[in-house]
Order: sequence, then structure tokens, then C-alpha cells
Amino acid sequence: MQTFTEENYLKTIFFLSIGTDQWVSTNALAESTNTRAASVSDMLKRLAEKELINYQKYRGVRLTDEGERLALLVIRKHRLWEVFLAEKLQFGWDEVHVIAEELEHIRSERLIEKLDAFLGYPQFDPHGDPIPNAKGQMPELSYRKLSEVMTGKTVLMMGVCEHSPAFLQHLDKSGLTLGCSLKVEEINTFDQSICVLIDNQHPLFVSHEVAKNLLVK
Amino acid sequence: MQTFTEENYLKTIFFLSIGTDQWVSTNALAESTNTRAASVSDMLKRLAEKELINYQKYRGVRLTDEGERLALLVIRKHRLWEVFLAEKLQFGWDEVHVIAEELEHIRSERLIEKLDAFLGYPQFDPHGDPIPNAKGQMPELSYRKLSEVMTGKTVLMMGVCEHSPAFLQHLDKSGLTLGCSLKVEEINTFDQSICVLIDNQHPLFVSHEVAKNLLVK
DNA sequence: TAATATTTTTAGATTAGTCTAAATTTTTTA
DNA sequence: TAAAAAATTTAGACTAATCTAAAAATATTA
Repeated sequence: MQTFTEENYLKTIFFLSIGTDQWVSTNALAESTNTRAASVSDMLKRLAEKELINYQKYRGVRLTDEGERLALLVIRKHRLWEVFLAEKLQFGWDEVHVIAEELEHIRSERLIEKLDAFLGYPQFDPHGDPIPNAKGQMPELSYRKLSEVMTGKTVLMMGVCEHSPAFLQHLDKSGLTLGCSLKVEEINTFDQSICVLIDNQHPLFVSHEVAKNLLVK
Repeated sequence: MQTFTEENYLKTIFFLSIGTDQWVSTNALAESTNTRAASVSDMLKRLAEKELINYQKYRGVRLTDEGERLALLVIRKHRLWEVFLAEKLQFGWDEVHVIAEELEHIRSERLIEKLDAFLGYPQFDPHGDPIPNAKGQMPELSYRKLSEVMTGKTVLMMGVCEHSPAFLQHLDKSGLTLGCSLKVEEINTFDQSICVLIDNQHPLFVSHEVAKNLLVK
């Protein structure tokens, strides 16, 4: 049985590992968890003791299979609660993360399985992120970024890379919602900004900064 | 902002104060919180420091107005979550308490107000206990115990005193649910056990021990 | 490759919440 | 009402999670 803090470390290590086959560094963890490197070192010893991570002094950490399974179960809970908050309680997609950060630590397997059923076994959270299954497995998704799409192509908005409220509120204001179609009309060579047509109706100017953070297929 | 532990102490002091105008004793708190008297003394100093209780050494504690308000807000959250678990997730009334003990500490006013709305502003939790309002006020209910009802009278089952899973499961097995009508057919003078007629249909034998824990009107 | 810079770990403290054992206060009782 | 019993508090210690400052290891660079 893990503490809240241990669960948060596992989750953080998981996210920092994604995409790289590198070991996660102490400093990266300190930054992500808003603590100091010394505190991270302490915690890593504890997690290694419990065999949830492989830890090599000065070299970094990796999740063990069990550590990854636990991390994914926490992420599963987080994302299911986000769906609940957005769909049932009408919270905005920019608001759900903070509350789910607390709810994800509620310990009851039955609760989460019943919640899953109540929500109709959703596959994605309100940001388009996939929801791991009860065994702690998550499908690999291979979406492109909008910034990589060629002029003239039409794609569907499937998710976001950036999850900050500020970014999500910006998308709301721009009329960019999950599932909308985006036709790339023009890419400005100067600053990589893009003109898109949303759902074949509304034109929109999208900065490169934003385009880099939109996942499409 | 209180910690989980502080919130639990406030809640416990509140429940131990109900009905009596006595001050709550250190030992009573130690028993309720499954800690030692010494630990309680420590915590009481902290809570007194924060002006959430009036604490007189060796004499006991009382909640201040602010302490009572906070206790009632925790109870509000607890009971609203219980309604959610029972009505939306189909948990039994014997299962909801344990999970709500964790959910009651989630910190978001907006969450609890939206949950309240989602549930249709329920007035009672699955055990018939009243739900405090957002200001931290709870209606006084004056129900009798079934053990105090005269032979021949018909009453409605409104709540329970005892909340243990074992007791609630016993009621389930007996067919005693909130809102059912109970006609007292006979009271055995020997052991105070009672014969009742449930909903004018099924006869049932009720021990004094059970009757003492059923609230009726 | 030696000197410097960066990263990481260790050492030693701190806080919340808990404990046991001993001291103190209050209550009960003879 | 003094002695015994019960309740409560204090003293001192422990654990988890954190911190700062210093030491040690690794990486960079001239």
C-alpha cells in the first residue's frame, strides 16, 4: 500500500519516462514534484526498497513492472474522475485536473470499477488522453501534432499535449474542441503560424506554439 | 486549512457532543479516534491554537462556532458522497461509509456544490441522517426509537442509530428499509422484543437491541 | 586530462502525528 | 478528608516527508 506521495512519485516517473528510453534524473523529478533533489533522493531509496523502481545512484530511475502497473492504476483513477467531473458535474476541461489530483488517491477498487461502469466505460478523458484498463495497461496512441500537418490536409482534433488551464481556456475561446475537424489552409513560413478552417465553417488563426500542442489524426 | 486528521478530530468531537451539554473528554476522543490519550492531548493543543475548540486542561473540549461549522461541512461532504455512492454507483448502505470517510476530505467547494446539484439536493443520506447545508447548518430531527413505540401504533422507519455494516446487513436480511411502515403488534415483556408488521404485509420479530437502534416517526 | 561546473547524495534539522512511560491532576471511596 | 484509583498531561522518542548546507560523484571544457 502506497502513500499519496509515493503514488505521486510513481506517476511523475511514469510521465517523465514516456517517449524516452532514458532513466529519469533526480533533478527532473525534483522539478516536477516541486521539491528539492535531496528530498527526491530520500524518496527514491524508499521506492527502490519496495521494488517499485530500479534506482542506480547518480544515474537515475526506471519503474519496475509493478511500479508501472501502480502508476497506471493511479492514472486510470485520475482520468475516470476527470470524465465524471466533466460529464456528470459539468466542470470545464480546464478545471478537472486539479480536483482529480485529489480524487485519484481514493483507495477502493470496487469504487473505481463501479465508476467506470457508471460512466459507460469511457476510453478517453476530457483532454483526449487514453484511460488505462483495470489491469494497468494503456493503449499506445500515435497522433501527430497539428504543427506537422501539410497545407490542404484535413484532420480531426484528438487531444492536447499541454494541459494547463490557461492553454485549455485559450482553446475554448478559439472554438477548438475535441473531435472538431481542422483543414489546414495556409502555413506562414515566417513564424509557422497556421490558418485553419474549423468544421469546414469558421476560419481560425493558430500560432505555432498552439499548433505544437494539438494532437490530430 | 485543516489536515485530514484535524478534520477527523473535529467531526469526532461533534458527534461525541451531540445530545450532551458535557465537555468531551480526552479518553472518549482517544477511543473514538483509535489513538492514545497522549496523542489526543497533543492534537487538542493544536486545535485550540487554531481556535477551533475551547480546551480546558483536564476538563475536556467543546467546538467553537467555527469548529462546529467546519465539522458540519465535513459531515455534509461525507453524506453527499454517501448519497452518490448509493444512488449513482449502486453501493449498499452498509458499504458507503468507509469510502465516504476518504471522499469527505476532498477540498473543493465547487465540487461539493455541483455534486449536491447533480444529486438533486438530497436532504438525507442513505441511513436517513440529515445533510447539513452549505453554511454548515443541520436541521434538528426528533425521531423516536422503535423501542419506545406503544403496541398497536404504526410508524415509519426514518433512520438508524447504529451504522455498522453488520447491523445494516441484518436490517437488509430482515427486510427493514428506510421509509417502510412498521406496525407494533406485540411487545414481549420478558425481553422487550417486538413483533411488527412491515408495510402491513410481512410479520417480523425484532429484538430490543435492534429496536433501540431504529429511528421512527 | 586537469580544472571547473553540474548533478546528486549525505548529514543533520524540522514538522505533523503518533507512541510509551512517567508525572500530575482530578475523582472516587473508605 | 486522606488515600487510592482513574484520567490526563508532559517528556522523550519514532516515522514520513520535507528542508538546507556540505560533500561526493559525474560531466564538461579548455
